[in-house]
Amino acid sequence: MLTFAAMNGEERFKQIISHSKEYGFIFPSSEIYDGLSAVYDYGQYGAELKNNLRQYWWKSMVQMHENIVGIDAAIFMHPTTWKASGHIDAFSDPLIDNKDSKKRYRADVLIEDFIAKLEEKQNKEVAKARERFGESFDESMFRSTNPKILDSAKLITQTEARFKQALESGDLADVKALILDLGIVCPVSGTRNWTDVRQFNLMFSTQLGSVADESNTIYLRPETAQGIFVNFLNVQKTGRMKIPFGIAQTGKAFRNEIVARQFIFRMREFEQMEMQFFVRPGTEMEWYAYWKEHRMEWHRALGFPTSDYRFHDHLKLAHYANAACDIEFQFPFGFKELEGIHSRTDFDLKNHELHSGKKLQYFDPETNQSYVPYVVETSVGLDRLFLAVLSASYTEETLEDGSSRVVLAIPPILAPVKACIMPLTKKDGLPEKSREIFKTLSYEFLCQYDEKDSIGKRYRRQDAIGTPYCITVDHQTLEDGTVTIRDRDTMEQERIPMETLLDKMRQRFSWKNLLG
RNA sequence: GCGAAAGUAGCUCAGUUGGUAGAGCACGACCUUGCCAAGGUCGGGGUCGCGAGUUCGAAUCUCGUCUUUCGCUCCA
Repeated sequence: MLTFAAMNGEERFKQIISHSKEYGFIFPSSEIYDGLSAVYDYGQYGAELKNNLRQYWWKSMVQMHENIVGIDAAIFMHPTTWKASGHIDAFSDPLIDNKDSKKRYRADVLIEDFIAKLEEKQNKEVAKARERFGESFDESMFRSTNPKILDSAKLITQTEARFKQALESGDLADVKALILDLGIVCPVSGTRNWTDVRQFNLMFSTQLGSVADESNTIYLRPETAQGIFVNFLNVQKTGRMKIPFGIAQTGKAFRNEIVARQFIFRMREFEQMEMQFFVRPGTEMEWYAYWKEHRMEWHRALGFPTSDYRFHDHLKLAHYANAACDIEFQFPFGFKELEGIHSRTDFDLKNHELHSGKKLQYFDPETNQSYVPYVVETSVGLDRLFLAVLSASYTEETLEDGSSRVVLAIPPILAPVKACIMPLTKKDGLPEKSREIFKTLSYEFLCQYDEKDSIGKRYRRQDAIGTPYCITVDHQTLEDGTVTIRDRDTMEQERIPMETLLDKMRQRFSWKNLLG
């Protein structure tokens, strides 16, 4: 059998996917109905791990920074929000595929290119005529009388009108008909073998209230950032925040991705952990550099190989940014974006000022000036972080006796279950004693109790879900009050008095280990 | 959306030229045992992704469809 270490990325990825399913980390959504494309549910252990990762982020951002506070904005937002943010214009395209070349085009671009070609032809006609008539050539007269140009101009006007009408009424069939009528061919294959036109709006829409009226259309937020921007003044004023300060938020966002793939890496419903840091204009690059380093350190504190992380600086910047980079992680399928750090300038706040008519400015007592702050954003995909931790912790070990074990070497504080308490046998009062310990520990830590199967088997079961400690109760426990505590990573056992157990666990499962 | 591959028990997979579905592991009960995947006995669990078609008869052949993985395309 192929060992995990010897597998290629794709095989390792598959292994991790089945492990997550088999051990209750992640299930396909609505699986009994064949699942739903690119939507997944977190199972009993997945939910714990995800919660712990979210806590790790929240504690490090909000709890450990006196100038960062957290909010929880609604998923529904006023529709104008998305006009201001640019999502309504930038997130919607009519697309069409050529069946022969398999190339995909934006229908509007195809039609615009066609019109541009017609105009080019007209200009050639005009240029030819100018040569012929010389000095006396009257271009506007020529254009308004030449039958070729008149036809072409008429076609352009008709095409533009028809296209505009089709888009506005959402008549995509007519957009296709228009492309066919115009005889537009694929630049690659040269054929007219087109698929239907489909409108890809990356934002999900729904109706507020019961009336399906256009004006009631609202969107499921495609990013959590806007919930922070619209609350900028609320938080600044009520929290008496002084620049520089940050607002953090975790929550679901929704994007109707054309291609949503790679397990939980790109989902249609996903969770972001974002922090928007408001700074004085002109200082944004310092803060950008600060957060870039700070966020990288946060990831590296998890203890996985440093070589699994790298920066990817954006050369082509989005419309709102003046600097941007990704922290990439080496997933089984290659280096991919895990977190984005963007210097968003004052783009968002300015646009919200514009669309809302409300001033979104900060009076800086140090400079005695009012200004729209600049923003440096850090944005992690929680699901991607989850996948990163899962794939980095999954290991298969071959033991000295030749047997093998699967271990999720999750940082202890993040592990779904912290300890499993097991009686060595099911008799002689050992289960009762174990349950007693289980109850005591459960006030502070998520624990399990297991008395089924041999002790070795129970250890392996806990290894597979990443439980750092196994606490075994044996006959000696009844005599002298000691238990053995077995470590997930070293497999070593230590016999300790029950009284020190809680302290030991508090130490091992302290957030300080990660945040310090 | 296109192309390729795949879908049979919780997981990994067998299943011959079409003839009423199997293994290992896992799961449950009991017996034996007691510190790193022990053994035994018994048991639960699948309308073979779904829907049509061909056939006396379909997990198997044909078509459609859904889902997943990979590639293309796209990516604030």
